[in-house]
Amino acid sequence: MTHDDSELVRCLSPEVQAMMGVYALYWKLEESFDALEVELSHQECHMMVKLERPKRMGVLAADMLTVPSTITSTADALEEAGYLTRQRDPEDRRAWLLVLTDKGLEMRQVLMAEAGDLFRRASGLDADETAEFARLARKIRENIMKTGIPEGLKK
Amino acid sequence: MTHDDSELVRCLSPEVQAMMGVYALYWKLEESFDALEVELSHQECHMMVKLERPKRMGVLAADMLTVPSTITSTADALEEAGYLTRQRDPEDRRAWLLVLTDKGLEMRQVLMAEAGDLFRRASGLDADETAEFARLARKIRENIMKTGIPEGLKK
DNA sequence: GCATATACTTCGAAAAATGAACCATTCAAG
DNA sequence: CTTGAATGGTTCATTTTTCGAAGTATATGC
Repeated sequence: MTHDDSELVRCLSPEVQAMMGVYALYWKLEESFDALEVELSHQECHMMVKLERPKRMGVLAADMLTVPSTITSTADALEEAGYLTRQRDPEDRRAWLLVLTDKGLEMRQVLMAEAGDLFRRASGLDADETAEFARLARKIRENIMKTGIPEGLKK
Repeated sequence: MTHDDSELVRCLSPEVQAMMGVYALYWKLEESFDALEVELSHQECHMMVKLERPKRMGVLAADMLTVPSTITSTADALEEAGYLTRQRDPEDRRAWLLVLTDKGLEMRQVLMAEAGDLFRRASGLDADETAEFARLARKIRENIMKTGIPEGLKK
């Protein structure tokens, strides 16, 4: 990383600067998950993270930008490993809800904790800055969750 | 996303809150790239983004958390499509530098612009908040770039 | 020089993602 | 009700992507 580069970045729009930071952080997180010697595949990690609460497989497919058959096999693996169970959705007996087991919740905790640690290690922000970044990040996330998944946008 | 959820998030450490926002934004970006009808594969998009300047393939492998042979084939595809060229690194004639062509720079611009637009659409932040988020994101990215790349792979 | 290490490539094997056909359940219309 | 179309998930064969071991060329240390 040269001086040039950070000068260059400064010329971009704030929105692009923001996304570049997000991009860098996310890749660090991936690296961190990889290093974490855990028997979860990439996709399985993502599913664990996305399962902040029980979700239908179809919803998860939209969340994870993939197709139902991929969700089936990822869920199979996580169920096999004891991280989640399938429960019929009482509202629609065709659908399954994927529900984390205790073991699954625990693993999710590990992943979240790792994400937090990573932020501390990688960001270089002090406590005040971290709090401010967190506030904005929370706001952004709420906005994304609210505006949600554009149905039918699936490829 | 219900009220419950945002309450729950508020209980987590600022660092975890921060990473959750980053995670949400990044996945929106991926979705956005997928929707962008462009003949680039996932991996090819990432390589374009990471090529903010010419880089050795080995460095790129570290950046992209993959092995050299994968970089070779992704680079082959992008070279084939006219987005980049290989140039011998004058400092070490074993190594190649991947250099974006004009067409490549243009495509990278498109991707960056899309990232910026996405931030505008998805974040729900006003101009001041965006500026503040951008400032912190820039700081974080600089820190990651500085401390980031392990080993002597920097170049 | 010679041995060893590094940077990338090749290519066959393994893993992951996809899509079409399929089963079960729901929904809507008659 | 009954029937036909739609939806949620699964299966499995195919395609795509990734990996890793062996190979080529250049560099480095002794």
